[in-house]
Amino acid sequence: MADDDPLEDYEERVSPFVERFAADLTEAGMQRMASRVFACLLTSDDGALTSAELSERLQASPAAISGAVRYLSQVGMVSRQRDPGSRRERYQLHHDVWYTTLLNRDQVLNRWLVTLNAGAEAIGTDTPGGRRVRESAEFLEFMRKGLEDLLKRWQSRPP
Amino acid sequence: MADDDPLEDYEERVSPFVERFAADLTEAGMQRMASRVFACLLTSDDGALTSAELSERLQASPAAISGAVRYLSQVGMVSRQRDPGSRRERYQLHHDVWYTTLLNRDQVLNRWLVTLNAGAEAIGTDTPGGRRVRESAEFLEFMRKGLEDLLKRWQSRPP
DNA sequence: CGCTCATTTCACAAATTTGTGAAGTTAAGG
DNA sequence: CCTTAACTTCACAAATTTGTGAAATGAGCG
Repeated sequence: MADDDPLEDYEERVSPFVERFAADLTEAGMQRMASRVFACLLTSDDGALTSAELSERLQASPAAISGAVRYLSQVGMVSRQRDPGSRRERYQLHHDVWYTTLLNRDQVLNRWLVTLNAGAEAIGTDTPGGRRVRESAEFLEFMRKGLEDLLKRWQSRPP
Repeated sequence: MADDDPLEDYEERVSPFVERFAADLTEAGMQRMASRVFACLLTSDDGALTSAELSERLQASPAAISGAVRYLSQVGMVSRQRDPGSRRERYQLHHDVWYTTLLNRDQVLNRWLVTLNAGAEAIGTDTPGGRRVRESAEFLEFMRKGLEDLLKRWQSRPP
């Protein structure tokens, strides 16, 4: 039998998932509150909630929500919208959050590649260490390109 | 003109790369000292150094090195070897560090998938939130599989 | 033009992470 | 066995991160 009270329903069925998935994300390096906010948005009807709603569901202060959203906004996972004629803000998951997030991953890889290639140069590829650094760059470039292709393939996948 | 003193050479040419790449890794979520140790090993002749060598190059205490190596060993990036007849231990980068590290990444993705699929079930795919969670899992499964294929392709690449 | 409410910023306390020196452990070498 | 070198563990101090309440900001509404 389904539960009719939305908040109670959240606590019983949704919250366990939110907290567990947030833990997964945190373990992988994301800030704790940002992980919780992201996971919570993921489970919402429109992929969007107000600060007050997040605050209630996550039992966290508005300040904490604000900080988390600022971070998620900076890394392009969430956009802030204003219901016209309201002073409430809605924090909306980017439509293709996962897709765009992995695109960002690609950029991170690119920074690594710059560092590695410059490093190989500085150390000198006439040394074993320099060569290992160069080979690392080659492997990561292979993966970066592959990731890029994968993302393209996802975009043009049959519906 | 090349520098003949190994340590001086390290400080001038190698250390800047080690510190910068370690910073890249740390930013991506790896422990700071573990990042430094990993980057340092990457630049070494054999991909292996003793605790004393790491300690000197990184200007860190043996205790810090020990902790970092324990972590790197746990996540399978470094193996500890014993030169027979010596009481020194060598911390050796796994031959295909990058490859195996990305394989681990695959495992992380798998954990996420378990969480997401269980979550979709619990929330109910008759709700928008549940569906969004399910779709997240589908996307990540696509990427996981693609990553797996990519790694296979790397292994069987022409030399 | 204020008034008011939603959000942000700030200062701070709590919790966590990080690295160190010192003591402890283990194993090679006499 | 006993010494000693090499690493690990432990207890703690420093630094960083995290989240809170309270004050400040600013956008809509009258």
